[in-house]
Amino acid sequence: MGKANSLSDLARHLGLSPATVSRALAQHEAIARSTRDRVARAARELGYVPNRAAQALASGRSGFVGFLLPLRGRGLADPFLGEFVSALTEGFAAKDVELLLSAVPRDGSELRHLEHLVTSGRVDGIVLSRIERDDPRVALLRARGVPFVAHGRLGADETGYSWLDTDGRAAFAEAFELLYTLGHRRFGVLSIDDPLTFRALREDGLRAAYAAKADPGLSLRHVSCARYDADGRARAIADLLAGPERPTAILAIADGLALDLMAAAQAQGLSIPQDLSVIGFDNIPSARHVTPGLTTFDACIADCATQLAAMLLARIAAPDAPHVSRLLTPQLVLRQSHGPAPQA
Amino acid sequence: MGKANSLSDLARHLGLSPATVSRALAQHEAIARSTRDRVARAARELGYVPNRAAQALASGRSGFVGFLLPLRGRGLADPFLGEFVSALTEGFAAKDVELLLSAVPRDGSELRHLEHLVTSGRVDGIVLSRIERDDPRVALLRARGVPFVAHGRLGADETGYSWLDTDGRAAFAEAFELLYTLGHRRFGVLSIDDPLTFRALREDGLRAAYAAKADPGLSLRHVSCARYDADGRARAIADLLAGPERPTAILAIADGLALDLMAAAQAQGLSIPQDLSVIGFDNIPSARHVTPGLTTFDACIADCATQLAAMLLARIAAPDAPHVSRLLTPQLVLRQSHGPAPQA
DNA sequence: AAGATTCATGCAAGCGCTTTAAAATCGGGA
DNA sequence: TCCCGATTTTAAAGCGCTTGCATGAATCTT
Repeated sequence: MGKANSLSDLARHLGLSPATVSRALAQHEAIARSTRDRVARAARELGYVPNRAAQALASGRSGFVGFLLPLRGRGLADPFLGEFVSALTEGFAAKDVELLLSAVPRDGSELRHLEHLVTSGRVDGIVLSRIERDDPRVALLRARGVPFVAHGRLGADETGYSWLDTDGRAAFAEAFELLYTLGHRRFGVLSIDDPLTFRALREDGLRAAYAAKADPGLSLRHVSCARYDADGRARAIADLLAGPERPTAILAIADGLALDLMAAAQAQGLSIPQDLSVIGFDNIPSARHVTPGLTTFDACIADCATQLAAMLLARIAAPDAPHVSRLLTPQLVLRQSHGPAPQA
Repeated sequence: MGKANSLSDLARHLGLSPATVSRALAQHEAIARSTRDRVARAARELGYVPNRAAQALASGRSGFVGFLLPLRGRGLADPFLGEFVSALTEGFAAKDVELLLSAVPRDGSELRHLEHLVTSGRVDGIVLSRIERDDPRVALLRARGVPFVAHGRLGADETGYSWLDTDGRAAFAEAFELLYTLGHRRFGVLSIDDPLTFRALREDGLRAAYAAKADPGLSLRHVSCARYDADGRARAIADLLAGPERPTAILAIADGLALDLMAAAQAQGLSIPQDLSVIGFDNIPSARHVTPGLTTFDACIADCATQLAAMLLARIAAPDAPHVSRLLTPQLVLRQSHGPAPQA
């Protein structure tokens, strides 16, 4: 059993032309089924594996899909990155497409890097995450006609591109309702300064539910901090917990903040949930391990990634098909960090 | 300002031949510096970006490096995967190399997949992680002459390939010493069944330190469980904690196990560290968040990944250079899960 | 001033595949 | 028997780049 290192080796071995072999391997209808089988068997026996670069050059499709790594705020890595890229990769694997991870160079612009990535032909499509308000990356890819899917949405504009998001608005409204029902009236939000849309949507959900009560006894204290600034975060948390009029129920925009908040509250002698209820968002592993367990929404990252992969594959296959968008409802995971409002 | 979509466009624009332009862009010494600059400027102005597939086909180098995603034990994702691939990607980015994530198809063999990956020319090198005893992937890549680096080592064979590992042997010896000094005499190890070498090395370290004491008052209870079997794990932990002669100090092969162990111990009324000391390995984020905080070794995954990236780039650049190996000493992170042995 | 050396650039042949358009083959009705 | 349409296969032209070798210009020897 020899080795076939190229299509023409294989073709010669079979007494066929390279053209036929190429089509046979690609399961073209035009090639007789019997020939297709014969070619497939020979390829297997001779250990023939097509050269991806040659395929890409000739066909114009690279067989890769790109994902831009979020620029790391040095140290604070996204706790879900592993799960996300894992699920993405698996989602693409079925169609023999691979995920290309690309990091924006230290000093470079993310937008330029993205443009470079697509014009170099390295990828057939892009997965975009951490979408900001009016994200320029979306605009770029749209203008260039590059297939892409967004994990999150633009805020203002929800059509003309394919996106998938978890419904943070509904989630925060739900959390508010739960706490309101438990008797809480003094609320707090712990948020971040980023222009990321998920932040605004979650805050919106809370505010809308809050406003809908039209309850004069309600109050809402809102603080936010820069995402990667430990000091700023500590200050924000201190502000949130300061004074006798401090909130009895706090929603944190993300679990990381919620955990820091819990630690700070406990350090200043508050018990959770007796004195303070806390609800987060994401359900990171630590949420289960802290004491008390953090009540939070499950972001089901792996599901999102799997669906995003399928959506992108569909777009690549049919770039002119209408755009799809999906809104997933995150499930509230009830643990021990929330409870009835303390008696005044 | 027109657009140059191919090398020959650019060459025509400059009044040079494609060959010269190609060499100029690659900073060949043979091309006059002035020409190189002129070409570089024109490329920038015309927005020229080389086609990666064409480069790969012509040069035989793809500009990609592969990483096989660990087969997911459905649900239990590697908590460090995100950090690891992030740091790898960044490490490669400097040399304009990108990381290709590849998942073994559900029903396929990992080895065949790896072979396919390298013979398809998609990657110039491979990063291997979770090395097993006599890992066949190492043998395959060695035989094929594909540049690769291993995160971990084979156990028996530590030469003839490039690896980087954290010294689990030394770490577990150190942990033993610490606990011995604190008065502990009844020890336990909570381990896994995998043939992964890091497991054996850590156990070795403990056993060697244990044996070196030659202390007849010492005892060691060893239990292990399948990696992804929740029931088996619970049973193993129950065994470890059973009876009045149960260990007063337990080393867990990984933090995930340590956390489960702590929860189980606390559930059965033991206090940590008063009744039981626990030390883990990895320093996952949750280790900081549990109560009491878990004393553990920091695996400094990001550092490992950065160094692995550099090592692999070096191997690709000089495939015949001698192999390098690095043994990093993990730092013990002292938290509250260990303490003096309880008075008998 | 002619040959020997550098230095800078160009020619042309591929890399291994896909794909358009055209050719060969075949069965069967007239 | 011959021709037609349907079916199956092939020839050949790239895809956009790299690179070994050759060439021409410029500099240096003696």
